[in-house]
Amino acid sequence: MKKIIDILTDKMQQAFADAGYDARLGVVTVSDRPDLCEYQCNGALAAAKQYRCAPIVIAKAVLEKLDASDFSSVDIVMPGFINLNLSDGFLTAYLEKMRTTPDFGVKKIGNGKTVVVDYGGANVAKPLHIGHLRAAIIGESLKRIYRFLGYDAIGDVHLGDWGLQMGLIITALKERQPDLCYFDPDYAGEYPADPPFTLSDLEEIYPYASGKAKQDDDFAAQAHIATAELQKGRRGYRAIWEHIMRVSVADLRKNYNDLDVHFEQWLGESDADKYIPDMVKEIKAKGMAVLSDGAWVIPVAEETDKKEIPPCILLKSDGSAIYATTDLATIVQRMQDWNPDKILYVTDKRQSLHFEQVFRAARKCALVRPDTALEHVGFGTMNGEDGKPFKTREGGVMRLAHLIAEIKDVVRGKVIENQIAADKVESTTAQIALAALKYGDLSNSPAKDYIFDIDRFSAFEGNTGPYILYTIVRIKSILRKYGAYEHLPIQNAANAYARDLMLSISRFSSCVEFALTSSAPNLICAYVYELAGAANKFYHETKILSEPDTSLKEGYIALIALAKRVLEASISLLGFDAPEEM
RNA sequence: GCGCCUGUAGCUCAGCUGGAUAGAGCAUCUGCCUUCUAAGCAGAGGGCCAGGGGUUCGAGUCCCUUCAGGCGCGCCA
Repeated sequence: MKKIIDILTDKMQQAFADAGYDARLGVVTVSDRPDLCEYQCNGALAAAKQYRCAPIVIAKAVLEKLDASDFSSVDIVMPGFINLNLSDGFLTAYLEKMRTTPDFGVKKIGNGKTVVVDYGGANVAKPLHIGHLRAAIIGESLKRIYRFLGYDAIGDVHLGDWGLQMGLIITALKERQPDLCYFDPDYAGEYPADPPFTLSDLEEIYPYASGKAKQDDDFAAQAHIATAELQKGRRGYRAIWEHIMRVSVADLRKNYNDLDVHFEQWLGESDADKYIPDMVKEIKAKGMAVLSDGAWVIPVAEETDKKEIPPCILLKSDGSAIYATTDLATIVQRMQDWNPDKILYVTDKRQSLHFEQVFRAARKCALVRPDTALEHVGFGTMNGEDGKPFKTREGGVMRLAHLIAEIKDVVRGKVIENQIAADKVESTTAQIALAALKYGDLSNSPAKDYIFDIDRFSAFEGNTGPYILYTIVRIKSILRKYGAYEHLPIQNAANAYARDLMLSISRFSSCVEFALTSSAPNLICAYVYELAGAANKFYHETKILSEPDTSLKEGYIALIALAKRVLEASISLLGFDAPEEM
């Protein structure tokens, strides 16, 4: 199903061509003056210079050729704007087709292509904290958008389970419990099935080890050695590593689940390990790597660079892997297993240079097909009210679980106040809190740092997730009272509010497509807010259930039912959903 | 030092390939619940789009420059 904007652009471009002008000038856009018209074309203005002719003359010539059958009015306004309003018949038929076509007839531009979305990045042995929040929320949304538009989207959590952090934990553990059999190089027996630590032990050990390594060079050196030995397959370390994974991953799964974030693949840096030797051999054989200060590196600088791009380190001087190595090997694994057309990395934007290096190296060494797209969606930092990186009131790192609990506490009071059935209070509270959190994050441009103000996220007036949910809940309430409505067709707009709502609904597909090509879920937030606003205005100005004219009433119901479905589809792309009551 | 990002209302942010009067929310002030959920709706005030040049019929948007802030620059991730 074509987008309205494309239908109009096609007509207008035909008219430009028929009038003897460049067809590309006939681009139609949503009007930025809704008081004047619904859609506009500024092509005549752009054409003026090219054809040395007053824009108004061009506009008039184009208008003569325009197939105006789907418009209620086409006006030319000085100096040469072409203002368009849709006919009732066209708009109504378009919405009726949306209503009766699966997924509202959006064009499946993915066409079965495969995209890998890498958006977890959680480190094992560390609790999820708010630093992981943006990757999870933005990545999940992007994945859903890709999938909705016809891509085979594979989400991979890509756990941080293989780097120096593991060596740090092993070293700290050895310091505390040196007698454990895991540290005895001569030990040949079975290792115990139960881990020598609990989850909370782990969560305490990592910050300790990380801090100690910064002050204690000897400790840091031991950690590096332990990392290298783990990667070489030392039995005891491998056994500890497996304990860490089991304890930690179970907890991570639960946390992501609470966020309604779901990965198709639970792979990590460690899974790329087995691809490293062959990959390194191949890259060396191709002559793409050179020795530099004892390390093997892949030069990736290009002539056109404005600054010097340092080479991509393939192997450290001690022979062990570094994050670029595992990232490259992960590309090998993904190409081998899924042959994706695109790989999307959702990480902190501070890693952009790293990904630039890795992408260049991957291309240079032909680890990907020439037409495989590699994209880094870098997001900004979440700062506290003071504009500095977010901390708890005590100054520590805020755990995700605590954050969610705080928001829930505020929501719960409001839910109880609205006399929601007792057995629904917790689930409703969770849904609303998640909507508040995700919408609050996603409504910002991904690349920008933003202020994370817990009080603002817990208040629900205005442009917030709960506002969107509230809109849906009110519509649901009416539909429940009305009864069966699924068969009712869309009717011509009965008033200006209905028309605005119809126009908003009709823009759904172009908005989703735009969000995908821009890798920007905030565009969906902007759309859903506009749509919810139109729905609330219509709701406020129109008495729906008490409307005496049956036919009119059926039209109202059909319209709000479609609005509800589009709202639900939109928030599903953002990664949350609406309760029945709130 | 070099490079990247950011600078829009008191605060937090939009602004889609340059277009007609720069938009929301919060906060402040004013109306609207005997009627479908007031977590809502309607309205008011609030702006030299960081400063300065340029390109263009036309610039928040493109180019240059200055200032301010953030971040990054080979063996951490």
